[in-house]
Amino acid sequence: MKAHRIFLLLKDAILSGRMEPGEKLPGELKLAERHRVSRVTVRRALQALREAGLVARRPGIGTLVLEQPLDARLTASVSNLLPNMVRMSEASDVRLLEFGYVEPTGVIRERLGLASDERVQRSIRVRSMNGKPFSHLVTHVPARIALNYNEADLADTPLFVLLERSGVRVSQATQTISAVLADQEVAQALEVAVGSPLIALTRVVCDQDGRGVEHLDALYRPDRYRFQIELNRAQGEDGRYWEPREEAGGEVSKPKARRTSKGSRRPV
Amino acid sequence: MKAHRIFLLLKDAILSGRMEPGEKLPGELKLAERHRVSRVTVRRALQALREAGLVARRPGIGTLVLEQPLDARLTASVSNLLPNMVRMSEASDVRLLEFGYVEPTGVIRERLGLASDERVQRSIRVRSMNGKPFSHLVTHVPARIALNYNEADLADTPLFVLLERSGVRVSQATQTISAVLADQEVAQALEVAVGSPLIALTRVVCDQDGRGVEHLDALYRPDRYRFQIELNRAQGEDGRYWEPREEAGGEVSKPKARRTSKGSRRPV
DNA sequence: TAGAAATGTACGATGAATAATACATTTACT
DNA sequence: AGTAAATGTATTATTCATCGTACATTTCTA
Repeated sequence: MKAHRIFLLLKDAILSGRMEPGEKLPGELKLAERHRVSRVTVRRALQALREAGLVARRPGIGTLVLEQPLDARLTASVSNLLPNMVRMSEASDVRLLEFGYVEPTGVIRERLGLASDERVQRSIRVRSMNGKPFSHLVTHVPARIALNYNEADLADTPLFVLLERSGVRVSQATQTISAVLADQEVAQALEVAVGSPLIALTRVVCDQDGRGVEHLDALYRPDRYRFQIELNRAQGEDGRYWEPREEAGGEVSKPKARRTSKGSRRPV
Repeated sequence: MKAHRIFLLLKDAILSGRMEPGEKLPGELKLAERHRVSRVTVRRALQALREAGLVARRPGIGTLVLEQPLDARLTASVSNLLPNMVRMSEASDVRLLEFGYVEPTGVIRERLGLASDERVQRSIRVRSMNGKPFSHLVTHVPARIALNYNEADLADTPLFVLLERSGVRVSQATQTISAVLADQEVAQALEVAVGSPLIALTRVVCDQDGRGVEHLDALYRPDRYRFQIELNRAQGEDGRYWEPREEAGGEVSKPKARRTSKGSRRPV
């Protein structure tokens, strides 16, 4: 399916903002040459783009990138995390896909620092905004801690808050951000095509004593969610450090009409 | 190419660590059913995985995920950015793909706050470690600033440092992290398959007066690079904030033998 | 008004990927 | 020893994507 492959690439280029609305795509012949396929194949991809509402095609003119209705886009700041999460949970709703107690895999056990016989609560949630899913969350919490709240709580309240209530003294967290492809399961939950790019975030939270209390594997739709980090130059040391800017973080907002995103590499 | 699609998904699942070494994949029939293809097609995908050295297949047993030689993996901390970058540039080398002065696109102009007639220097670089490329960098710098260094400097020195030398008083930066698919051009530069997932980072750096001095569009191979954020609970306010942990950031190191990555959703 | 550069439309040939089926082989477990 | 569950091997049919080609239509521009 070369056509589909090209469709995905162009779609990604448009949704990520590398191509601006109003911009003209290269002609069918140029695209065919560049991707080393026939014109028919390129046309298939472009027709799919048109059906997806991403471009308009006009004879004699070319193929134009359309202004996107622009899904309400959430932005997460990495500093002042918790207020952000609380606000987020107010503005969105959660669907619980899975809930149960299981034996942790080796990786989870290692990261949480669990004893070899300890069990964990595993839950899978999908978070949506206005009925549009944007994140897929897999959490593992040591059983002893998870006993302090129930299934219904998870649908209401951020896990962070639940842990607080359970008397856990959260003190330290490590987050890792990466990128992965959507497998069939996740693709369905997030309403994207299999093979779409997703932002992957892994978070391990520890309490005062350094024992793991939460392990999160989160996947985000990049067209509906992104991570933003605002940095100020710190004057300490030799001035070579940066620190997160406080007042700027924690926004949960729709950007205005104009897309502000990635921009500006050559049209594909 | 359904087979290739399945290959990519499984490869991503393995390299991202969602499947642990030693773990058994579902049988050919299960996979065929799950992806709604014939067994022959699943076998094609699995054979490709074997040829890529990702799995071992044994009759009567099944398909096992192999321990990966694990490319030297770099980790970037988002706090204390600059020391990190300096260390990075010492440990890696840069290839300059493109260099020139161009008229900026609307997005770039807007983000850097440029006058409508101002030109920018545009450069494309690929950064490698031990000959293995891991990042693709597109930078835009206002022409008036870029005149203070030359093409050769770019291959040696982090752009940050060059700006410093040019007398620019950097004071503020905004970073946005997302995920995109590799298009043909980038895929070639980073030596990945077209359609592979990449971490996308956009950074806009401003000087004291709030004028833009650097616009960066970076793409990273997630198997060789990732972003790590270490957070400590801050006690100020109502204790609802987090702050980056200082001493932990800026590592540029090979992890030990064991893969520490994303882990633990169900085998695909 | 002619020409260039786009997209739109159509058709047939080709071929590679896929599916369906059957059977052999290895391994683990009861 | 027998059975179940894997992978390995083989064959055939068929579908569907792709290619190459030709020509029509729209639009902008010189």
